[in-house]
Amino acid sequence: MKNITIGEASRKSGVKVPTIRYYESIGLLPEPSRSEGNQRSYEPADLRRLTFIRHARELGFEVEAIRALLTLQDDPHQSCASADAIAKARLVEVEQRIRSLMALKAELELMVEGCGHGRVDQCRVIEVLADHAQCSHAHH
Amino acid sequence: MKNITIGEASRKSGVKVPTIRYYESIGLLPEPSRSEGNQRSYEPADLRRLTFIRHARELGFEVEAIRALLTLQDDPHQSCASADAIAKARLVEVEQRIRSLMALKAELELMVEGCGHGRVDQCRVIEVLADHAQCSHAHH
DNA sequence: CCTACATGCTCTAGTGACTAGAGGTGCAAG
DNA sequence: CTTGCACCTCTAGTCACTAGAGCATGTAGG
Repeated sequence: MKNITIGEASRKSGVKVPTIRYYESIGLLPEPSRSEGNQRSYEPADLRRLTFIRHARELGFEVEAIRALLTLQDDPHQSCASADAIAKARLVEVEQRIRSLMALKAELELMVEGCGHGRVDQCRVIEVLADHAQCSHAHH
Repeated sequence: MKNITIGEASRKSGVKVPTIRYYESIGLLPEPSRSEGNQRSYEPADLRRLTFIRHARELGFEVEAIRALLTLQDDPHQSCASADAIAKARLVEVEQRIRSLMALKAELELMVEGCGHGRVDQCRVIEVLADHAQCSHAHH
């Protein structure tokens, strides 16, 4: 037997113990077999699935997207067009998010630079927030 | 009287009606006076405060940070050092988030490029997700 | 064999920042 | 007077966890 406990699975996959149980509860991870004392016992396949999930979450995929990707993975004869579509959609999201964060960064930099560390009534941080027209970059 | 209803305040500030009521409930916005028929009646100052909040939220400030900024704004004789610190902290966060999103973007692009649109067992999207070691960029 | 003590179990509730819906009231136009 | 929209309160749901209570189990040392 190379089955492992939930704690070990957590250490090896980098997913916290309560999160593993949560993934089971929402059906991302199959219910594992149990030890005599009712403790979860994970096989190598479960660990791979868990690592897949963690990696996908780190890449910002939503749980529903991961569910779809896992279904694809479970049937390797399917076309991978859906997987490709999911990844592409995520890529577009990420690119958009980067653009808006760059605009935001520019605006924050201006605010911070403009702050003369005096009193609030001369503070550019407060001023810019209060008056949207002072934004030099359209970010929305 | 230039007082306005919640719907008008919503249109002018760009904050949705239920969100305005939510801000009131958490104490970001003061309780406005009411009309005879118990409807909220907003003054220009409220509208300015609402616009301040919306702008700060768009810049990604958390509600607690906004609460602090509003307290500063309410007392314009204070030093603006705290406002500056809040903005700087947010700037650091944004810069970090941009860096990690760029790494992520690179990885997603590789995945999408590598997908030959064949079957799942040859799909790079699935493969990379399953085997973290294939990541070409350390993003975590 | 006993005792600590870490690890496991289930269950409920909380997080942030809203959003949705039910079920009712106010108000202006036709 | 009636239609219909905007407003009211209140509760519950969203996402992806996270925290905590109150127990059971597993393991290492004495």
